[in-house]
Amino acid sequence: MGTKTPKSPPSAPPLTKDAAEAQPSQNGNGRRLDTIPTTYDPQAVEQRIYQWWEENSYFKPRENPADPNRPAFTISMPPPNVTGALHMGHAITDTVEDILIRYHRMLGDPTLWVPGEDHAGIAMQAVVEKQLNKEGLDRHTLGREAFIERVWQWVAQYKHRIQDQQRRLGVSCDWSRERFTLDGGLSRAVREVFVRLYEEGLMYRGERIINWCPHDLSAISDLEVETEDTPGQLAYIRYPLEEPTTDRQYIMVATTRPETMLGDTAVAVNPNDDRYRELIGRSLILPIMNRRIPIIADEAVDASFGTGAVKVTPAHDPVDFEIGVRHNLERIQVVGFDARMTDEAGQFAGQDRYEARKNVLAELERQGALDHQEEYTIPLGHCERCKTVIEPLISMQWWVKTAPLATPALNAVRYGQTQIIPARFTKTYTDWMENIRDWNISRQLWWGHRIPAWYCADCGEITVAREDPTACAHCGSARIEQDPDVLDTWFSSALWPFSTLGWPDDTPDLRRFYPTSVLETGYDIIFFWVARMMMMGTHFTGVVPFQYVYLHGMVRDKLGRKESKSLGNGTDPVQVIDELGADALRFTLATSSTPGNDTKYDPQRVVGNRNFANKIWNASRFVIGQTEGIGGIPTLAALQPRSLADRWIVSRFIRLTGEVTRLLDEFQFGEAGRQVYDFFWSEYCDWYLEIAKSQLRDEAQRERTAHILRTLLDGALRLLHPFMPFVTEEVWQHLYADIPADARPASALIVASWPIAEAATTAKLRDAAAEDDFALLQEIITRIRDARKQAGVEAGRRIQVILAAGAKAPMLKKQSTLIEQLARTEPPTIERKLAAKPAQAMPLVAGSVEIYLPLAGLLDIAKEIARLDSEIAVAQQAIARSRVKLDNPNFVERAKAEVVQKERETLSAIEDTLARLETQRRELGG
RNA sequence: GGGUGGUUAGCUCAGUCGGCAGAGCGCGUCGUUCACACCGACGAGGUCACUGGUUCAAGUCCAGUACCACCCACCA
Repeated sequence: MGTKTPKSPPSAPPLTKDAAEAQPSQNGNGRRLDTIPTTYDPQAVEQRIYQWWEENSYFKPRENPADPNRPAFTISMPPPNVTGALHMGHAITDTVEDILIRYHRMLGDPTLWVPGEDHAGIAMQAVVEKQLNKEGLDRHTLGREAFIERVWQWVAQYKHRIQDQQRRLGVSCDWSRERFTLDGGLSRAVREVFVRLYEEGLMYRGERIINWCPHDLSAISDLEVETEDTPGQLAYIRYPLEEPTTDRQYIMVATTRPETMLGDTAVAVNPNDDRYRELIGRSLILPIMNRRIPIIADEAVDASFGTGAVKVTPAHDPVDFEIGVRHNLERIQVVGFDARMTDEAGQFAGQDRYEARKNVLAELERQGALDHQEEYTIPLGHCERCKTVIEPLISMQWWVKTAPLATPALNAVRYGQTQIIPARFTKTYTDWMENIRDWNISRQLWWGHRIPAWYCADCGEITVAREDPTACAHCGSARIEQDPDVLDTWFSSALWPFSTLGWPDDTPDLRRFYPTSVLETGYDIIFFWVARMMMMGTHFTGVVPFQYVYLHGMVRDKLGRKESKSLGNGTDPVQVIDELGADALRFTLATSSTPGNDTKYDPQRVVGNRNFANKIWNASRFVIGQTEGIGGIPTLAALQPRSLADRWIVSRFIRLTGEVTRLLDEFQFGEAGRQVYDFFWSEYCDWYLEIAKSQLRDEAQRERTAHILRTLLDGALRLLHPFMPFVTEEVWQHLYADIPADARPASALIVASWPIAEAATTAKLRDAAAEDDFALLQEIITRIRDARKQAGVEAGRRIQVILAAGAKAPMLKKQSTLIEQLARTEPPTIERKLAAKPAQAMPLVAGSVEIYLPLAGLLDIAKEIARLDSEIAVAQQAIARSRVKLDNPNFVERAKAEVVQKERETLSAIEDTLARLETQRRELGG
């Protein structure tokens, strides 16, 4: 296998303590097994191994001397919030990314995984404010600077918590390149981007209706609003005409927010609505306020909905705001930023918005203007963070003009420069991009990147600059003041793939590792993050920021609910790791779902995978113990499989390696993991290891068998390493403990080579015949075991067995000791054809092989007849099905030749089986 | 209103070129043997949600229905 050593010599491999101290015995009978614990203890291994990896700089990218121009493999880690603790969402993210990283590292790619954290604007500020409240303080008494200082203290304190948790999971990222969205370098990138967007006219300041969170006291973007259908009332209100006629005294409008009617400045109807056409241009008297408001015509009104007339409140509704712009309507703000009514609300001033709603309705009722109310489901916007009902308000904010940025980002995906996996999310992405709306990036907070815009008190102009200005760029006045707001936390996240590599400077890292290879994250942040990185990346670097976007699903609880603090249904990954080990958790997360699909977290599965880690441990313990003294771990190509079992297992491993490699390249982690699991447990352990026991006892086979055991263990550890890094590394170090350091293919499994290159050059070891023959042998053994059980043969008793094996007789004769051993029989009698059928024998059929178990005394003839009859029936059905196909000329003509051929073979095999069953049946009489 | 995903064994889920349905857990029975009881052996258990279509052949492709999730959307 490939040879690679780290630049600096690694420290001593971290063997399990007892084992490291144990001396290999001189007689070559193996390491004293009693010195290695019989149960794998992740707690004793994981943290020590992780530290060892880190000390030896294995997580840093390493150039491949043989291939200096080899493309790098890079992932930018989605930066978790510093406020947060690790949850299952992080755990699946970290696991999938670490699998990719470890796989590519083993492939020999220069591999970089950039970690970091997000400053998490609102979330972080809220945490610290809450803390201040406990101390009887608030941020305003502290002041801006002191408050920010305070937040930095928290950051320093909590940053390491999440990192330590990630270490527990085994993430092999390059901590020396760790970044924080608010650190110096990244802030410079943010500033650069802001200024350039402003200079390019892609950034503007403007008054719009924004989503205001009255709890967090900030604007939030559309994406941060969660709409939820809420039961409520729709109030129908009559607005009297200023000059009523006999047939029309009023126009009726409907609203779900009656308190906003105090700010109405018009009523709008569709220009083509015959019912109202004549009223357009006339005036209404707004009830309560007694304000004269016009009836206007606007296309935005749907004549077929409700009364066809809409009250227009430009200050409190986005649609109304647009109508107001078109018709030059006054904007009267009646609800304030604290969700209380303003002075404009007259008698309701100072009331909470919901209190005012009640009171307005009562007043309308009193005045006879309230026609009626009906039950109505209202799509209500809530702040995604604090769940407060959003109040649409007018505010002056900074906006990014997104359409020009979206086009290249859209095309990049359309034309495949960036590929989204699974592909169905491409539509989600493109639909959003095609209908993108401008992005409100200012937040009325203190914690974050302060907006680099200064307003001049003299000329009123705005100065936007890379360096803090001392004077207005327009008039030179020194009376300038910086915008108090900060940027949306996603603004800096949008720059993550390149800002972390040193942009805007042209750094070696940026050249070597950008664009990145895979962006891996949950599908829930396609818009928040992925789309925005695509826009910023393509715009500022001229290339797509990543080649692939791989999206994983959400981890849900057993009932399929999203994890949430209020439900208390979250599982702490660190606790699971403490209990069952990181490998078990990782393997579970990697194999519990398919790409892009949600997964229900089932603790039972983690237990099962903990058991798998233990299985690896014990099988390895056995192999190492049994083969020590034989020494050496040959390459795959140097193996000399001889016995059927040898040829079978080697062939299977080579095929497995190809499959697993293909699956990982296709991002099919679950299937890849399951395949190695099945190979290791069901084939390597359950069959080959058992057979190897006897081969090892045979001096003639001992060395060859030991080599196969060791080489395939090595290979399986390599294939498993990306999934279960800890147990595999620990075992691998044990496996190589008796090999001098300079004779090892690598100093550690984490930097050992992926076995694919070797598997590719060992085609000669692919052995389909061995796989077929071994399958037959397995079937024979299983049939005998089953029959013993059915007949109630004691477990320890050896029974006789006679096989009529036809063409397979010579092959099976060579395997007779395996049958003896694994099916617990006397040395079997194996003939091509039997001269006479054994009397008083239980008859069985495995493929084309007849099996007879002379079990005089234990035989229940009636039961055997019933069993044979049922097997005959099954065979006949199968034959009938097969004949229907083969008798169908369409099938024979149209199906692929190989399928037809296979069907013919199947038919003849079943017919063969049937014939044997029928013979056996006749012999039993009845 | 538009879109996406799911529906396969008691439970949780695989099934990637259409070619006779798989795993883990759970369940039942048995455990001679010097890796592992966090184990081994054997077994039971399925109308692949429903309807129609394409095809020689459908869990798999197409259309529709039902139910369950989720995403997007300025109908007052």
